[in-house]
Amino acid sequence: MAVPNHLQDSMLIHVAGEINLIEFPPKYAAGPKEQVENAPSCPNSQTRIKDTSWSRELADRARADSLMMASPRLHSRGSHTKSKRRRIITGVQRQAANVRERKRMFSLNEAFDELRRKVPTFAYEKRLSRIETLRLAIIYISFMKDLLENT
DNA sequence: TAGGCCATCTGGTCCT
DNA sequence: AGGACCAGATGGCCTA
Repeated sequence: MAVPNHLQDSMLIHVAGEINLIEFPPKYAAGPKEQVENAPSCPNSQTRIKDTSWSRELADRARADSLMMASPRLHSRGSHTKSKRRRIITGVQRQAANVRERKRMFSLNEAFDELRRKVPTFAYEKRLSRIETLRLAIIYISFMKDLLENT
């Protein structure tokens, strides 16, 4: 559904005002170009990996082992459920699960990126966080709904 | 330096 | 049985 430009502008101000994103910190006065360049370019996890996950895994597993007994969640969750079956998982299976989880999170982030593109923002606004994106989308949808009903 | 955001790992649970 | 999903924990990066 195409929205006329003049409507987009007023809508943007309306929506931004509602979500309180229209407060411009002084740093944003620098100009769109600089802000775009300074903005995190890609939320994609793969670009942020510094150390290999496999090297971290060993350290993390050791840490997890030591923390296992201290974690309240690991005790509370599942302790009252019917299933007591504990899955024995090999190192290879754990790695495969990690890879699947990374892929899952990657596709989740792709969806967030797509949603970011659909939601109106000022060009020089810093990149929306995931929670901001969701909240803005909610407001945007209800705004469009109102618009539709009142025209 | 604290707080926000995010990526990643991990184990539990749900679902096929 | 195994993949998907979820949520807690952790650590890194960035900004005010």
